Amino acid sequence: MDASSHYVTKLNKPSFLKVMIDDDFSTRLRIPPTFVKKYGKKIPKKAKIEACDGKLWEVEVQKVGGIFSFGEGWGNFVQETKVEFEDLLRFKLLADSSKFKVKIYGKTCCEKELPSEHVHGNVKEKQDQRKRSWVDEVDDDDDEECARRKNCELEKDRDFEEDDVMETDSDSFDDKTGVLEQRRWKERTKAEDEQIKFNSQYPFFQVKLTSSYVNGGYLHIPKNFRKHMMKMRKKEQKVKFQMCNEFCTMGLHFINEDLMREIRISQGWSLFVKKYDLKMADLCIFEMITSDDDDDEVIFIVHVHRWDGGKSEFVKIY
DNA sequence: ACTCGCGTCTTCAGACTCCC
DNA sequence: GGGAGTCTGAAGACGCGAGT
Repeated sequence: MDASSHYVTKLNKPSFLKVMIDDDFSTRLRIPPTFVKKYGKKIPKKAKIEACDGKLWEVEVQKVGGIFSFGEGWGNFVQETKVEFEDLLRFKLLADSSKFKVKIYGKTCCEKELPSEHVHGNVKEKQDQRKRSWVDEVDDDDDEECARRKNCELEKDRDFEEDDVMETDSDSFDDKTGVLEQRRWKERTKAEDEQIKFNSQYPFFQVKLTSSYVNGGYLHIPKNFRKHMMKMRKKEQKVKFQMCNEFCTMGLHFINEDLMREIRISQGWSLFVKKYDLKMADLCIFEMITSDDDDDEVIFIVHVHRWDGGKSEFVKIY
């Protein structure tokens, strides 16, 4: 999930997500403004944070420049739970507003195990059982697979906590009407229907194949990826797709070139579709890398996932 | 009402096949 | 071998729906 995305739904047990990307995450944690706006009255000046093992930390809620943050005491929590940069934390405000329950997810997208001194008794056993249910099967190096599993895990969470989830965080967020929040929620749920978790150091985009893409001989480059294609405009307008260690050359078609209204992959695409027997509703991920030999040459590594009705999930086929 | 993104339809050009 | 007809892929135009 993007650290800057938001979503809102009906609420009775509000919660928010926070990714540890601020420089001062170890000493201070900003509470999302929209959360404060809606539930600020419920947040005590001295909040309690409860980890999954039941251990409690008391933190002071400070207001600096109109922004609410966890201040005094937050550092202890970070230190003792070994929260690291880029970890994702989920806070749920309990019904009596006495404390926040927190879950910690690491960069690998898996829920983190708390340091052993904080895990005890049945709680640890439950944690171990839960982890064994899927973590044992995960290769640590396989972030993509891990991410997919985490996605499923979060999906399960939503099954029984769907009404709880309020928003993920962005400190710059300032939606006065709530309309934006609703739209983002819609976008998010829609995206989850059609996308899978994928992490890469390279820019990438996901496309769900439609009948036009399968039969029409072209593929749209999504708008949010076009900035990465700008430099292609003045070049020979060819890119390479790599799949199964084979390369296919594709032509780019810039429609209404001056306005950059649309970019399609055209020449070679239909051949590619036939060669790999791509079908409607297949989910393709295009990872854009630059050739080692030639900085100007652009190669897309293509990953294809197909919906498996039996497993109710996308299964990687290429 | 306007803009933008995306999907579909139409047109065109090149490749291929068949027949004389 | 050359011309006519057909097929296929690429490119342009258009329409619809969602968002502003």
